[in-house]
Amino acid sequence: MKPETLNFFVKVYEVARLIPYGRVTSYGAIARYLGAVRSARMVGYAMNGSGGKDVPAHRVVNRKGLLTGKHHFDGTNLMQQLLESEGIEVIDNQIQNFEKVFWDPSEAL
DNA sequence: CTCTTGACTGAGG
DNA sequence: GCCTCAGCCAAGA
Repeated sequence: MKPETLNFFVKVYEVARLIPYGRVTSYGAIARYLGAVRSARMVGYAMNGSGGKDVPAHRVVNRKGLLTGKHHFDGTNLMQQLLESEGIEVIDNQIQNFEKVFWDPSEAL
């Protein structure tokens, strides 16, 4: 694995930790913020190794606000419960009022 | 080395 | 708004 790749993974974790309570963002938004627009999938892949770390992976969803990565959590509805406990309404794997809870890393600068 | 598999996205119909 | 297709790129078989 190349050093740049490791650096990329680390950055993904750092950005994920910056997500405010009760807010969410998308894989693409993080990728764009890191200058890797074409590597949104790698962001998701990186989250795959976020277990055991202080990374709120449940706050990262795809661009539609869909909880596509819920299967990577322990239970089938753990991710949804975590989001709801933060005041985010989730119905059938779909975040409600997605535009309102969406947090763009680029805007946080 | 080649082929498959995705926690993705944007464009086109 | 939904569906399909095509880029994308790292990891594993």
